Amino acid sequence: MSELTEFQRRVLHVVRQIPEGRVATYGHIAHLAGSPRAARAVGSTLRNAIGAEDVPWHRVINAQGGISFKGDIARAETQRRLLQVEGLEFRARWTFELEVYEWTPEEAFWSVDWRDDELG
DNA sequence: TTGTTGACTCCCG
DNA sequence: CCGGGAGCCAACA
Repeated sequence: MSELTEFQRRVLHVVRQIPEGRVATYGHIAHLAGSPRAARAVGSTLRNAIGAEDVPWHRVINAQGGISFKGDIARAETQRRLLQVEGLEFRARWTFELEVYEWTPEEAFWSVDWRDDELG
């Protein structure tokens, strides 16, 4: 059994709330976990979380709207496949329209998409 | 225990 | 638009 830090527990808690077919950036997760500058640590936390069934690690991507990987292309391929299965359409091999799929917990407070009416 | 590295991001030149 | 550096928190040697 491994010990998790407060930060890591918060990260996993937030990630578990990302809905299917939606994504959130490392930076956003870090922010929600209480350490806005710790985007990097979010990555290492998720790395250790691969395999944990209740943690949708693949729904966390970089600020440019793409899949991050250094060397481990196998993991990246898996992540891309999982996202595609959830309905996400890529515009390039590793990138997609972040504005279309990005999720923010704030929206959970709204049962409908109010933005269309708002802008008229 | 200390130093380095990493699924990152933001800020400057 | 691109490259460098700082900031953050863990993992690892």
